[in-house]
Amino acid sequence: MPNLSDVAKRAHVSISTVSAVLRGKHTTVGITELCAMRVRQAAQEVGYVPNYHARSMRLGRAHVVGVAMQLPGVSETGSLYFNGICGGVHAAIQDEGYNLMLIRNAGRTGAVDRGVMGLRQRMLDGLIIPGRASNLRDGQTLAEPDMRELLVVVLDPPFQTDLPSVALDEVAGVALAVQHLAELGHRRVLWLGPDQWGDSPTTGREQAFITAAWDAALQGASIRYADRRSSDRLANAAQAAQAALSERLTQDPDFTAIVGYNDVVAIGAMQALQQAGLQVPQDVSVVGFDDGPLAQLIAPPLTTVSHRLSDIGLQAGRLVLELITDAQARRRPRGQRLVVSPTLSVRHSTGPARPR
Amino acid sequence: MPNLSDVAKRAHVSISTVSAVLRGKHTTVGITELCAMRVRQAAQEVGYVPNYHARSMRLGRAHVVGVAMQLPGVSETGSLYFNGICGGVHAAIQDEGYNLMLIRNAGRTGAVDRGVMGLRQRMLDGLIIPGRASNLRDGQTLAEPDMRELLVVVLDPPFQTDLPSVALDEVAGVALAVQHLAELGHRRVLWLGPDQWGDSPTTGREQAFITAAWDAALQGASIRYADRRSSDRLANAAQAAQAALSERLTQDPDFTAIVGYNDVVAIGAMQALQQAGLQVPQDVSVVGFDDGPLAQLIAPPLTTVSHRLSDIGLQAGRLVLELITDAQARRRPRGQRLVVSPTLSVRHSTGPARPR
DNA sequence: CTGTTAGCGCATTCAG
DNA sequence: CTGAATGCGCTAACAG
Repeated sequence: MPNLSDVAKRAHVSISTVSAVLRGKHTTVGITELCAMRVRQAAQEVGYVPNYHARSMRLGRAHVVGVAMQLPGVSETGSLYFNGICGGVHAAIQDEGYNLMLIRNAGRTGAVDRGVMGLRQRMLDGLIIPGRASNLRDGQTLAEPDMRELLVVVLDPPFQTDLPSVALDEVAGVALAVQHLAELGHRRVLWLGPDQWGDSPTTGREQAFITAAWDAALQGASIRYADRRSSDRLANAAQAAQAALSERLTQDPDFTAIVGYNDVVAIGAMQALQQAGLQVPQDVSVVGFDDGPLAQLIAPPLTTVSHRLSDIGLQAGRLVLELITDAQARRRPRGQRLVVSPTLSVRHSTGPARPR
Repeated sequence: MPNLSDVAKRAHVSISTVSAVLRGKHTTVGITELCAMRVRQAAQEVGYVPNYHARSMRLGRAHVVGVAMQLPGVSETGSLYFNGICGGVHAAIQDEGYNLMLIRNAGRTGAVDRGVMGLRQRMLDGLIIPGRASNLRDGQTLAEPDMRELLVVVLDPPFQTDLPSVALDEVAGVALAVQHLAELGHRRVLWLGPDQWGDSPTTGREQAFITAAWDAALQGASIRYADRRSSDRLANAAQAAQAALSERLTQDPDFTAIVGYNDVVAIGAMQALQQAGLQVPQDVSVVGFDDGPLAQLIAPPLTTVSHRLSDIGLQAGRLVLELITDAQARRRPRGQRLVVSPTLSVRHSTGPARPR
């Protein structure tokens, strides 16, 4: 592999001249255009490519951002989630010449810890941690003192944190769904979701739903099913939801609409309704949450809150870049939080409330 | 950030001693265990972490493998595909201390070209290219002379190549499906798939199907629909397949089983059949290809050929590692090809052929 | 058994 | 306007 000195020899100039020309600094320093041409020519001829490591060492910058992903086995929900996030992050950093490293859990070492290790080694300039997906409780290293020096951004942090973060406005998303149903004349709505996530007694999403329903003067109830990490396999989650709702449907339904914790739950709900001989959306409207690929594929196509994962990733990527380049930004108040607003994808699983 | 010299000072030894101890070479060189302890202690105290770039420069190894992914927009099929692949690759390389870099297309530069760039810069030790997903035709750089020096492994190459590759045994997969149907007594089978992929007049998968059917003494026909990259959105692909089959179903069906190009196509087929009043699997059996998350979720659960993406990734990762570490392996006959055997996930979309 | 020395390839300062 | 000199942090060969 040719280096600067090879190019210099071939162009009959010194190494620093080559460096200056190739970095485009020749105008500032004042190098003959003729000479610059010769240098470029020579570089071309020997097939010169700058050595990444030497460059990074000198510049003190890796030009790499890591995304930590804790995937227990072959997760299906995870695939979609991470690809959305990574797409956004990449879109944000590619133009600045940054690259994306995937940090996964390996053996007993969690993805977060591995990411922090990468940061310490200076292999990474910044690290993005999806709060929900990467098991933060395993991230021992996050608590260590020198963390203040390290650049970490958390996505959808499931708890209070000092770290800068980007989150989906879950409250706004749920409100969108509730408002949509209210406008369609629904008065009694059902929540269908897992009983807990992590250690909160109920999901934040459900809390948001209840509040939104309350504010819209809707009545209703919640069906909560046990979610022992089963949500990892889509089919299991759908079945859990379906079973939970089916049980309820042995009585007459006292609601005209259902909001599901996510798309998969909503699909399970639709299956339960159909089994009970109820039509969607004529008898009962169903709203999902996530706007994954399933939403469009299912019959009828699902009305669902769009997560805009790639927007979250994009914001996170931009934030990391800003924090890397702008030393000042680092000193800003801890715990700065960016919020991304969701949208509602209205499709055919919702319709006017059936008059009772 | 502390460096070797800081540790050396604190331990009152020389830099090379510290290096030797920390690399575990102290026994070979012959360093007092007492001294080694002191060094480790000192390293701990100052919070020493080796600098990745300096190390890599010296060692001439990046300890990073790239995976090129060409994703047009937000691809849904791609998500599953790449996560499967990346999971396998990561599993193969993590134990050897290698990391995984995601190389996406950026602007007008394809993922493959960016990956090759990374290789040249020595940012990457090896590159894995999913042949089908990353638009190899855009990979101009792959043809350049110095490519022989660069370490590239192609997954499922859609054409003949000199590059080492790992591929799913598509022929075996299709044969599995055909054999399964033959055993169930089916005599007339239908192929449903896109009309072309890249520039071959029909997909290799279809060719394999026809041959397998021929060998099993089955009769049948092919329905080919136009696939203008529409397969990128699952819903579109499903609809194209559904439409194509529905048209055929205006006549009486002259088959008792359908094999779809992939799961999504199979799902489209099931929808078309159901609309035509045909039951799956009582009237017609349906087999898919991919074993994606949809296969289990749909009703009835789909019998499908399991791609084992993560196995492909695993093999590819191992191959890359072998090629990196074993210089000899590099000189092996060009175009070495590893093959991964698929399996058939038998579920409920297939049953005995309806007697006619 | 330990310390000194010599680069790896690059960017930059400072003389010429 | 150009080139020689310096050091980033690390490893490995070689003296001491």
